[in-house]
Amino acid sequence: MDSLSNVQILLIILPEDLFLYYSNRMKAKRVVVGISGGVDSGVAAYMLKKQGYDVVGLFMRNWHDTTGLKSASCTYEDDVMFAEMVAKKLSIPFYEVDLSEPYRRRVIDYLFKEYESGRTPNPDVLCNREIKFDAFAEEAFKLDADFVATGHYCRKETIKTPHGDMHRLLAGKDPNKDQSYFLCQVNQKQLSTALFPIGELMKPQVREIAREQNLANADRKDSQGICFVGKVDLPTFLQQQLQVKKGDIVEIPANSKLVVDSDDLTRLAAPYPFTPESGIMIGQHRGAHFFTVGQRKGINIGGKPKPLFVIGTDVAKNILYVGQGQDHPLLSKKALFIRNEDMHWIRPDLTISSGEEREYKIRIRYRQELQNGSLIMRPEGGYVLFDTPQRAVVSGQFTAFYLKDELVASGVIQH
RNA sequence: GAUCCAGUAGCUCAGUUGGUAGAGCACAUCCCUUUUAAGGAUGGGGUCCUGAGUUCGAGCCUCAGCUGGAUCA
Repeated sequence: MDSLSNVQILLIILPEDLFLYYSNRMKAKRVVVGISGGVDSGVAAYMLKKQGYDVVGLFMRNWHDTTGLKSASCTYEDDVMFAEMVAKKLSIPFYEVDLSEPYRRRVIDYLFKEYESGRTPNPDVLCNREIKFDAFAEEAFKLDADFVATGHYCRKETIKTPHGDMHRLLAGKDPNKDQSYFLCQVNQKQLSTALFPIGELMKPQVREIAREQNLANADRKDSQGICFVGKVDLPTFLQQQLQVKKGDIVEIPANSKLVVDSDDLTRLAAPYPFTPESGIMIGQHRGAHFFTVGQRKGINIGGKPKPLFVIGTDVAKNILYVGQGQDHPLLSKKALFIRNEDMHWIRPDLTISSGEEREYKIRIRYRQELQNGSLIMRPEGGYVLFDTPQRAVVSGQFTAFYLKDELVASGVIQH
């Protein structure tokens, strides 16, 4: 009430530009936007500016290496250049920060460790939790930020609940671009200061706005690959730290008796107990840890009527298990398991605990269509039971649980 | 030792009544995609085991040889 009347008074007695000056000084919250050089973050910055925020652009450099990069040259120079052009166009301050040390430690090291242990990590999910909404946010707060914004296609909404204010992480309005999945590991604290200015927009609108505002990157191609690292050939990239080790490729027939014929949740979720004896040796690979379940390319064995897919890896014995055809029963699983310590509730107030279960819309990889299933909590952890079997359930990847369009929880797939 | 069958793209094979070859898989590239994957499109590839014959013309017919497999002694 008080501030409102002040504004009214100012409105009466001050010329317009002075009014703007004072109202900004008094009201405008400061937002530090992670500007990457791409359209999305550029338009995000513009939207914030338009909404009257005190906007600061901050470019983060997280990666210096080009080993294993597919597109020959490092795009860093281009990225900063575009980021700077956008900042200039929008008349916002522009800074650059180097977070490659924490990025290496908290994202890349995790990536190598996971692959080494035969799992398939999702570095971009970690990047958001550990870097953009942690290390980067800290830098932003050093610049007196009230909020940290990114160009993610997702939305945030704050509601009042019996447990206090809760921040909801909602899917981006553009169903084709929704990136809420990548934020499935952030928490309430991180959300409290987060802003997603383009979450309500469709991608074509974002481009249109960029063009209208004459942003230099309006028609720039979307970035792909691991955030900050780029499009890499994984085996090549991993060979920096992981050794090439020849091992056997074992084909498991589709009529294998390993197929689970049971309704028991534990058994449905259990990893398939592959052994060399359960199939036949059909070739050699260069390291089981370079492969991921569901993978087709790179097995390098032909002569089969249907393509071979990886259906299991055993890094201890260095054996790659493969099966023929998309319809191979062991390529899919009806259930999966998440350890208690790997369960993460974005909405703590909606947590369910041992003995409880609930239905969700679920996805186990980015851009996967939401699947129907339920989460069943038991003392040892959470079991996810899907209505229909899921292709390539990959340990190390994240399961994201949605209620309608809200991402309420996530967890690392154990198996 | 004899008989039979096979030898065609990297692999598994198809090739009609003889007219200079195809499919699946593999592989490559591109598209899609801020994870891993998947998916879509396009493409590169073949002294048709060797030699000699028949024929206007042979992957397809004849003979010999080589190599694999099976069977019989």
